[in-house]
Amino acid sequence: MLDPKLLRADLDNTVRKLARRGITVDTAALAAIEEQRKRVQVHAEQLQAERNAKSKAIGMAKAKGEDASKVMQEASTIGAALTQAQAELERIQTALNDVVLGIPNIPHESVPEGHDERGNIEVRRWGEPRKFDFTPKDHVEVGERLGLMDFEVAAKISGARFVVMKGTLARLHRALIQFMLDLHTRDHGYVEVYVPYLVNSASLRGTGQLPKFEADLFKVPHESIDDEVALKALQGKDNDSVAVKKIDRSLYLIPTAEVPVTNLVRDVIVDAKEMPLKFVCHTPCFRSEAGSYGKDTRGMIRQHQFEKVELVQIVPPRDSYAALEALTGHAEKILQLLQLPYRVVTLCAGDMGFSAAKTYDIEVWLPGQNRYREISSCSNFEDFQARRMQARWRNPETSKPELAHTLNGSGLAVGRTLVAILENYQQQDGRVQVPSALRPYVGGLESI
RNA sequence: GGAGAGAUGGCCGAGUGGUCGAAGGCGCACCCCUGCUAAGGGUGUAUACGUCAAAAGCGUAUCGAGGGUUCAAAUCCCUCUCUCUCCGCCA
Repeated sequence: MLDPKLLRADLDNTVRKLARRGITVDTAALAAIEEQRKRVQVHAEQLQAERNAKSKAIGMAKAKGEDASKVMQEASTIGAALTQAQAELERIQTALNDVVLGIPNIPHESVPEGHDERGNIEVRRWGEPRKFDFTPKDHVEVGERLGLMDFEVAAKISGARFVVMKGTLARLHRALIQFMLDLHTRDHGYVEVYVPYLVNSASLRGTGQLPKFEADLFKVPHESIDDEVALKALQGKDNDSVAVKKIDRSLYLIPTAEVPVTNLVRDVIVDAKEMPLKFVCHTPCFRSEAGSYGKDTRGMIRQHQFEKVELVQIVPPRDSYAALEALTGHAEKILQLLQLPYRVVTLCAGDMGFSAAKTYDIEVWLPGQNRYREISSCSNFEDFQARRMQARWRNPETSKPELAHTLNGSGLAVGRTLVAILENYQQQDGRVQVPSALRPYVGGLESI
């Protein structure tokens, strides 16, 4: 969420910066509703102040044993106007809030111009794509030839965009997770966390997936009151004051560990001494992939369910861009140790995610596709998520709570890392070499 | 699943309708005293929002959440959530 002050005091400038993302904001409408809000809020608060003053006077009069009936009479006349003003204010604020929650983050100045991925800028490459003396196969062929990867049985069990892996391949997949977690905890100073895979809507609002991107999520319906309880409540004493309605307690499968992990600090004021907070977390991720029909339908690149090791940092604002560089480096280190060629690109303004102020994508070389494919996305959200979730820290310089900055990045997407290994380490005989860094995690196995 | 008890400021804890944003304590900050530790004394110590160019000031809201009663709710009523204890069940 953007600072509402920017939309009030610096609207034109803010809208200009947002235009870089290719979005337009109806400034006239926004300014109009904001003007309305101001008028109604001032009015409502005046009425409240008036009522409070009279109530206080009644209290004082009664304490002294004086007759307060006249003031009580006056006070009671305020009620109706106040109720009306408050209702109007609430309506306006809801409308305003809906607009503001739908506005993406402002791109950082260093973010390049561009409307889509063609505007992204490569910042560095690492490693040389291997020269094959045979035509390299894609990971589907490699995996199926080994008899260890099965999309058909997954489709029978669940449907499209799922996979079943077996034997040494399943083990290699698991080994990657251990390898990544070990590196980030041992060498990069992250604290491992285990978190829920089902989260509530408040958490998703905090990181920015809701309200705008519900279609991308798997929702698990859940209501809190059953008919029996509701009936009992209705038969209770104060029938007229009972407001029984089913409360939607639906949960969502996490699309990334970013959601539960970043929300660890929702409504928290972090002690400056504990900063920066650095968490690493392995979870499965679930994405509906609505709107990606026909895209990456083959193989493990785009699945409804995949494993990911996620890096999350909560830092003081002035450190966040240095932290983004460091975090990106931590993700790159995995690929370097696995000897997988990759490149890093800065996403242009039009290609960035909703909540991000700046994003680096790491793209790994896939011989089967003869191109680089995203394997990690590392972003600085500045205070955009922090404002939504009220994640703060106490700034020692001001001793006041201030919004923290949040960052995250994949370190790495496990399924795609496995894909990269299968494609880059394949042999002509169909076997796949195990990268030496991984061998300790698979009992010394050299190939599968 | 059944029975019960709770939820108040950074922490502990008082407060059952009215000058309560909330006593007291702890902690923290600053000051005083004290020849440097300990002890003692004083002062201060929530957050958000609005108004304002900004600050000050003023106003509004917040005692788990939502709703209700009332001129007035931390306090009364209803619903929900969460925590704890006991029983049952369970990986």
